[in-house]
Amino acid sequence: MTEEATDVLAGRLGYLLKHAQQRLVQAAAPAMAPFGIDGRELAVLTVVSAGAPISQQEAADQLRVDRTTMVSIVDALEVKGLLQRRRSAADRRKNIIELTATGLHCLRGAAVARDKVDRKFLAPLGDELARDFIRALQILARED
Amino acid sequence: MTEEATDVLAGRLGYLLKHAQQRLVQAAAPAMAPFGIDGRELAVLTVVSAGAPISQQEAADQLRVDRTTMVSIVDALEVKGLLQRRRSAADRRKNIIELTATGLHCLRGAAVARDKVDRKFLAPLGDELARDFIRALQILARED
DNA sequence: TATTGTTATACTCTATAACTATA
DNA sequence: TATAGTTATAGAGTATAACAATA
Repeated sequence: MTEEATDVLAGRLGYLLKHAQQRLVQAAAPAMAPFGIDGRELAVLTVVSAGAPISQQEAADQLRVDRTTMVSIVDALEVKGLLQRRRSAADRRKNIIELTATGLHCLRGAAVARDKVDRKFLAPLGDELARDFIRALQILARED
Repeated sequence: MTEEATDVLAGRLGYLLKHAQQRLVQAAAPAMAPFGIDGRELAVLTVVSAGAPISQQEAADQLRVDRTTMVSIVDALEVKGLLQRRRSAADRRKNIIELTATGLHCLRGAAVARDKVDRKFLAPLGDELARDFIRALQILARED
């Protein structure tokens, strides 16, 4: 690539954000592979384990994915034995989703692997710029 | 969303990066619409206008998209009359892609609109953090 | 009537394989 | 043999619409 063109692109926020995200996805995939899950599935395991029991819909809202997408993800996690559906006694329309023992074990391992990927990804920034970057992302990813 | 869950997610780099990118795409779409192009097409017009004449392949390399994807984008831009294909005299396998007068006009308008979107998107960060954010992205988006 | 989960469907983006013409 | 462009095709990822069960 010419330097001229690189400069043009370097100034484009959309290009930078898209490709930074793609690079992280590519770095994360091989780290997740040994655990048999991908980043999206790890995110679901994470929110399921975070606090009080939640339904598929609540998990979907938290991760900002469509509820039909959540059906697919939960299907996959249930097939792998990492997660269970259970009808809510309080509201029988809802599926409460819960980690299995295997799922908890998987989550713990995968979370460690993922943290390592994140740190390695951010390493070129140095500590201070990495902190600024995360802080900026937290502001920018927030719904208005 | 519970604060508990928000905290869990706030620490996840992948979640933040993905959703920040999605928010920018959503903000950019309506700004590009009056010009009849999307962000990906603007990127192609930008690299085509940047310096020396380039081929489809070179444009694809610079934008890190597949050459088959570039065919579709160039098709669309040519149909809209914003861009022209021309066989390279030096290497008749190559299509040199060039802006039309309409394409140049479109690029200028869309680039201004896009810059406005970018600035508005980054505004919540303040000047200093926004500069740090761009600097971090330039490091992270770089191929190793 | 509204909500939750589900299915079927479609659309976008992207990538792979195979073809052609050129080198 | 290798490269540039093209086409056909397929795979993610996501979203919309319609339905059943439940509130």
